[in-house]
Amino acid sequence: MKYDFKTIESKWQNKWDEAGCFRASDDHTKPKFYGLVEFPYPSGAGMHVGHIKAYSGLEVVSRKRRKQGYNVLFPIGFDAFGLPTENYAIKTGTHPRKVTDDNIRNFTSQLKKVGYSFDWSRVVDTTDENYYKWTQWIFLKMFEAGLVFRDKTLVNYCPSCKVVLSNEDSQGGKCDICHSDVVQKSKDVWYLRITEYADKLLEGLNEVDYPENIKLQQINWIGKSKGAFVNFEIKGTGEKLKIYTTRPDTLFGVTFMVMAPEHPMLEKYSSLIKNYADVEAYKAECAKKTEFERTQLVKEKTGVKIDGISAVNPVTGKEIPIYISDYVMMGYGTGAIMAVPAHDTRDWEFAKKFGIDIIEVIKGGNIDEEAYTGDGEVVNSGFLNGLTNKKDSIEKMLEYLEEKGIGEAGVQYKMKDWAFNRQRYWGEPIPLIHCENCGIVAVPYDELPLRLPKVDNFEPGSDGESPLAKIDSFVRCACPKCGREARRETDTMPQWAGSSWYFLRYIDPHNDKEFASAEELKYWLPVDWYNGGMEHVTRHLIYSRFWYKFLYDLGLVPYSEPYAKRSAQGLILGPDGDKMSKSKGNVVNPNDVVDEYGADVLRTYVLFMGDYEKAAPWSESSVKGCKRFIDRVWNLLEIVKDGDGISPELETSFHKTIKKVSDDIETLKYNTAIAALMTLLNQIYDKGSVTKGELKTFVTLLNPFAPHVTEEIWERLGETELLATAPWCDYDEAKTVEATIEVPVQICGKLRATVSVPADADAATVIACAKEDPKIAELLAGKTVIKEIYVPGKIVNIVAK
RNA sequence: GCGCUUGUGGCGGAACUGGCAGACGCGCCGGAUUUAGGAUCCGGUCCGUAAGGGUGCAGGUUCGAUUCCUGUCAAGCGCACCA
Repeated sequence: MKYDFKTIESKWQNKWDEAGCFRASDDHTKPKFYGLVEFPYPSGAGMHVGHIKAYSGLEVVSRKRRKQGYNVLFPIGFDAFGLPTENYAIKTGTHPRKVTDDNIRNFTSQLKKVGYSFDWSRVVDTTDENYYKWTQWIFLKMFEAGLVFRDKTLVNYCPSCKVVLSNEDSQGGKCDICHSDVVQKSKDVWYLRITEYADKLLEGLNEVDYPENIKLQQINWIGKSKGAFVNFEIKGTGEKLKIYTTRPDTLFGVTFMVMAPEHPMLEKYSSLIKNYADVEAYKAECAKKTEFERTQLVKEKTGVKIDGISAVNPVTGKEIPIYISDYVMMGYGTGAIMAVPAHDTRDWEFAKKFGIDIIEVIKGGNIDEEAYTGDGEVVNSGFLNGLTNKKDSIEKMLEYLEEKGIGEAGVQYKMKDWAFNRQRYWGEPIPLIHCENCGIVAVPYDELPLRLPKVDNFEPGSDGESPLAKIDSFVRCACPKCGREARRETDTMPQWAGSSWYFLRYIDPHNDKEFASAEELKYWLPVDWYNGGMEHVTRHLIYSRFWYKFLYDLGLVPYSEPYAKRSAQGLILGPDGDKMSKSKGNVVNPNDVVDEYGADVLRTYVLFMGDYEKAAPWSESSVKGCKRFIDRVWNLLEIVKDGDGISPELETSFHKTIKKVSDDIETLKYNTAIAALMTLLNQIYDKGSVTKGELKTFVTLLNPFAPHVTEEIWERLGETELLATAPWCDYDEAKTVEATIEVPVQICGKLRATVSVPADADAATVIACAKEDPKIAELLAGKTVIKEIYVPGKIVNIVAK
């Protein structure tokens, strides 16, 4: 009887739905498990096989946990604000609300067809006003706490999407949404002061179970460095130019200084600068360059020497020139540096080009050839001379600087504050009001949600203004403080806002008094296991930790870190080994796979295809292999016999497999768990029959991977309760080892024979047994045995000459 | 340039704290069944006729190395003039 997956899969999906067996329970006496997957952006293209891999991993864990008696929260939702929807809406003239609703409906039906055990009663949609009400609420809390500020600065701006982008969204000088070149633009921008949490975000990493590479990526992204701030006197003005350096030990080697072209001191002393026209021209040139061009010009240093003002090296007292150059960024440190050409590659290149002195202060390299950045003995440095340890000389210099009042120790971060606004329609309105009288005023909490007005025209303005600015009824309002006429902020929040706290809403999704109740939060938090993509490590994962830590500081959430454990799945590549993309035409649609082979096959395949954390190409014929496996499991019904127990010849195999599958699911080794089940299946077929007891154990183990076929077999074996909620299998450690084992025998490290011995035999017995083997005896004849090694249960090695 | 990761059959990948390299699956070869194809089932499949040789390459430690150490090459990902 052929396995009719279409009928059977939808049958069980309906039964699970009716039974409500995947709803998290309110029973707080049970141990809990909160498994979280990154909720999808409901795009028009529908689901991607990458989603399937991402969700199938924790799906297996969640199904296993339920069987182990945990109260499981395994939720799903939709991160639905964002540009792709809005762009599609503009193109087709459909309202983004409708586009979003259609896409969510489509995603929901696709997810249900795969048979995931999500708790569908807790779905969260970030564009739902009952959700974004709380996004705005948390934002206002941040505003109250002084974490929201407005600044006119150079920002990353995408001329094509007409939006300001955060640093995280413009990596590599490309817009993350449309991939066109990002330009620098001067604009009023709302920022969230994430840098205030830099240290907390760093320290928190010690408390969590994340893979090392994810921790490292976050550490590098935050980019904390220790160094010193040093004040250089500007000759004849009494003004100090403050710089940041990580190498105060090289201060005696400073032969010039460099300011960023945007440095404010230039304007301040414009009257003293004789070549101010040149300076202005250089500034204009830099402003025109895109981020991309700036990185392309790494090889060739450019700059202008400032004629008219100079600085004094505070330790040597020598007068040194000041330059401006775009290799110094206004956004890092103080926007000015002390240049030590002998020991910094960039300074060296600059000095060579402009003919500036290069003074060696650390021995060990050839500074005529290149900058020496290694360690060595300090020379030409007064009181530091002779020191050989970098740490010592830095310490000594810092003491000196502090004593003389020239400088002090300090830290810097690469991470920048989070540019938090978009000039677009499809996002959460920022609940702030501009009042001429009172300044920036928060929308009162009881007026939340501040709803997106319903409009017909949501195209962005050509001048980079939000579409909301055109809607008079939205913009004009009364100031909540003084009552006079005021204007609403018309920018919306960036896409990352809603996803920064969604995992908290799942805990208590229908609460209309709070974002979630303290009691529920205390029970369910932290998220026990969070799986998602590597691409979110420096964005969503940092942003959401930041929001969470802020709420923790307000006492609104119970533990200092949101995610106890994080894992990341590897990409699924196209069959050609390239990254899947529409333009390459190598995209596999999960829907087609479900239609052709069934959901169980799709789920099994994405977990079997390779190491879960590594990228692997899609292979249609391997999918067929999984199809064969599922069919062979189904066909066990044809050789099933009465009997509750496990037959003696398969007892060890079953116990081994239960142990292996149980362990492998916990360590993301889904591929070897499935392989172990395939091996056991082959052994059952070798035996020729299967008892009901054996088959029940087998389908229990396979159930988290292939829930439909196993549920159907379970029912046909006469079970009346759902397999989904039936208990997991136990194993007996003692029964996982064979009574007799095959021990390989080596002579001088080369395998020569294997012998059968009782598993508990001692070394002497096993070695004696090995020597009795005819082949071993023959090879040892006439030789002297030097050493005999027996590793219990593993190997015998005889060293002979 | 810096950081991280990975190099194992024709392919995806296994191999516990150093202990039989290639589990499991795909593909391929042979056979059975079939009018034929497909599907299914059975057997074989690292290379070499063999001795032997094999985990990117060259060394080292060890009775024994895919695993540890040193050097080197290659690929992927991330960051990138971060002072």
